[in-house]
Amino acid sequence: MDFEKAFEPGRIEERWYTHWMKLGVFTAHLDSPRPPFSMAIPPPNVTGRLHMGHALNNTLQDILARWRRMRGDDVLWLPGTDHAGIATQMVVDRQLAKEGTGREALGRDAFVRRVWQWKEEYGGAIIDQLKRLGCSCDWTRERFTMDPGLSHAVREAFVRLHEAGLIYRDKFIVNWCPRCRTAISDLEVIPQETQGHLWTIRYPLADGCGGIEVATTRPETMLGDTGVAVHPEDDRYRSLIGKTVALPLVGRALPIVADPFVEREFGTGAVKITPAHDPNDFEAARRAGLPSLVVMDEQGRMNDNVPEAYRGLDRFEARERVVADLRAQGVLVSVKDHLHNVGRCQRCNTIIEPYLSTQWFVRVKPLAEEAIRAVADGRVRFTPAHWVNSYNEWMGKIHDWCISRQLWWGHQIPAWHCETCSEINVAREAPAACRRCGGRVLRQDPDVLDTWFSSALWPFSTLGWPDDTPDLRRYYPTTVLVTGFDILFFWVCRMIMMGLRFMTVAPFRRVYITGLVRDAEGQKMSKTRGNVVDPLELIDRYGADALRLTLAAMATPGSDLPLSEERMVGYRAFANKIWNAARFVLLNLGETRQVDAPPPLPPRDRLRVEDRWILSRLARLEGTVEERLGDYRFDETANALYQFVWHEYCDWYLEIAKPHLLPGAPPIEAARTRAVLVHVLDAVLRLLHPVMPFITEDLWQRIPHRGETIALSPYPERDEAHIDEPAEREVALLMEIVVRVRNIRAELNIDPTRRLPLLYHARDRETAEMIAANAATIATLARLEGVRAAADLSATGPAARAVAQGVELAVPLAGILDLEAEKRRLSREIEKLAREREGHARKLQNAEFLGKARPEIVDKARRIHRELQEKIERLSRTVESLG
RNA sequence: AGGCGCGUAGCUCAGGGGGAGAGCGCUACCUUGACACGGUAGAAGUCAGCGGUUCAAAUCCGCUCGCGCCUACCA
Repeated sequence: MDFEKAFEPGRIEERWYTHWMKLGVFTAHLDSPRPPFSMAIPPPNVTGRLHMGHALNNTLQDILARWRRMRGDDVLWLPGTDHAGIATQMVVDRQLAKEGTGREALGRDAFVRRVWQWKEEYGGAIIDQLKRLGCSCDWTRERFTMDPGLSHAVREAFVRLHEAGLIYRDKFIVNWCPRCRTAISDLEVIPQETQGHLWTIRYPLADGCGGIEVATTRPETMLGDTGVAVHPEDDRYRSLIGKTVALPLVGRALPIVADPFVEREFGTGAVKITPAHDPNDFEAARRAGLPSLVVMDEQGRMNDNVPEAYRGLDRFEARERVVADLRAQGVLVSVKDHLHNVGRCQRCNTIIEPYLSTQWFVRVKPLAEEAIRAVADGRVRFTPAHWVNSYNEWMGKIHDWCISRQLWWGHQIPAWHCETCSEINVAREAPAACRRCGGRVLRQDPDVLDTWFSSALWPFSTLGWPDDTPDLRRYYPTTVLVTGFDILFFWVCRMIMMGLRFMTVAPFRRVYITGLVRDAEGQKMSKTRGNVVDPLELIDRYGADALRLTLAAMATPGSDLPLSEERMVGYRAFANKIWNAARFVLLNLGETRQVDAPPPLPPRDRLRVEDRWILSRLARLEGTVEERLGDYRFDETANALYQFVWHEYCDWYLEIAKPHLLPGAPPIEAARTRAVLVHVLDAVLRLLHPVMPFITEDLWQRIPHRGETIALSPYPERDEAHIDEPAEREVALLMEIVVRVRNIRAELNIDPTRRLPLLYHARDRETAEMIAANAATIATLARLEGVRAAADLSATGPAARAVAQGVELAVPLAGILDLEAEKRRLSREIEKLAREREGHARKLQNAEFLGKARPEIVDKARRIHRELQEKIERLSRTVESLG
């Protein structure tokens, strides 16, 4: 068997992934008698490359999927990608630009074909990257949001919502990106604190008697003003309400209206009303019955509704011109620096223009109400639970969702405009004739739907909805959704609303919200900072298993994950540690390797205490993993496994086992030891498999057995029969004795190769016999020449002394003992113990503690105090005897 | 402006009413037949501050300070 000294992840990963695919390990079984466990992947953008966020949430999902699969559940982890409207369109736009052409030149149909072509060619990249991570998705059910089936679902959902009056088309103020030339939703606008200006302008009253001053951060919008508003109870302006001002530069007459939305303290307390370019003004204008005037085109240039001097100017050029002209006319009262939030496009960072246009909307209130109830009554649970607050807050004050986008790539809105009578025909398929006038010239609405509209349907559209398919019946609702908080509102909220609406049941029972992967300094990863870590590079350097373990170990609910290279190095070392532990065990299996079953575990009465100890510890680990994973505590699961493998199995059990495998050891002892070693190794590999699938498969394949893959082997469960408290106590004592002796060695600078004698004195015979029975083990671990009982340790002459759980220890060091060093060592030890003792002593002197604390707490305090006391006394006597 | 979260060893973080923990780093020693991606031993903390509840607070409750994040229509 080739068994390299160091684990080399690159050599095995692809091989085992292919193996799993060949066996169909990841495919769900519709006809399985086992309970289903299902998850829908948060579909990454087709344009995407795997980033740390993906790596994290897909690692966690894969841990759940593999774990439940090994436990025997029928697991469906459904993968796929999102068509990502704007993002994808932009990628192809850029490509065309490079070729010296553009979307417009190509025309819509050719452009859309071109995007599909791009998708076929490059769209699969992220899928391959998920495979490299080891994701055990059911690839036979891979979906894309623009698949025919999903597109069908989108149309169906749209039509049904429209029929129910929950989708409408209206002229409304929306967030407009002049660069993307489309409307976007509120969520796609990123507010950014910006140092700007506040301009105060004087609008003269039409009757010539004075004027009113208004303040604005966007002076160019004044060209679209249709009124001025003041607070109805503002004494400064009360008398002006109802009067008219003349709009500077334009001359238009504007009425002064009263509206309580005006903040009297801000600016001058009077607001210019630009209904077509400001959401508040839009609402205020509606209330006051003021008209709207759009003064920009879709690229953010001033249109024909403004005086000739400004037409065609970009909005920022127009701003300068307007300000200059106002100043020239003497109506610019003041300019002040002003810090405020400016909305920018999530995609291209362009400053968003509120813009009046005709769009499609979802009336979300009724959907949100049910969605809030579903979370309130526990039909959907959040982990961590505090996210419910954010969820409720957002859902509570949600406003209508603008779902139309002026793009070409996406689901075109299933509405057909009649050229004859302008009737809008919303239908599942293109109608032959207008339902109102029978006209035959129909033109489909050019807009497409917000990408998140189709994503909102993902948990059921992927399973065949609106058809009543077996997949849908079996796997909906999904068990859990694992995703980042950044798309809580974009996606999670909307899925809950749509799931409840169309399936009556929420799309998942639990939402696990991951933290954010940050860099080692805790900074958010971003291209501009240049601190983005590429998970694929980490896989290349450290292996997918190490990356997964790192992410799992750091995934404490509710906190972000500062990813440091050092940490990864540590977990790669862990992979190497298991590798070598397995190497040791398997190379020691010798001739038994020929067989297709591992050596059977000997009956209990043939096991030694260390065997019963490690089996007991293993059983506890199995219980912990079961419980912690069930609570989505990936971090504690990972830590428990790490701790057990490294610090119990390797540090102690393997070391205790070694002498039994030596050539001269009794064969029966060797057989017993091998059996336990392999048994625990096998269990540990299976326990670790969900977290570290590749290395565990590779090692498990080297253990003799009949299974085809560890991925389908049963997950180890806690076996009560293996819990053995006496064995745990005994080994704890052995361990402490060994550590005491090693400490003496290290502190007194004794040659590590030198074999020392050890004398001990135990109070009771049972303990003494136990130590005697394990003398060889102790001797090996502590490098002793012998371990002997002594009735009285005070007569041994110069010796280093220690106490382990009440057992007195002496290492005779005639001739080599540095008395002063020993005194220093003991004194330090005594000081430490005394400090501990004081705490307990104080408690035990407190009558209220004795009276009110739970009895077992008091007993424990007594016991600890007594032990500390004894130890201190013994060590003190030793110090005295040293003079 | 509201809401949420965080402040524990040099660093990054677990823990969460009853003897302060891990990983990395650090110090000393060790190439011992699985592993130097290793071993052994060790040093290191007013658990942000102040008050309260309790027999007992790092842990629960208030307030303060510091740091993040999210939401919001102050032009």
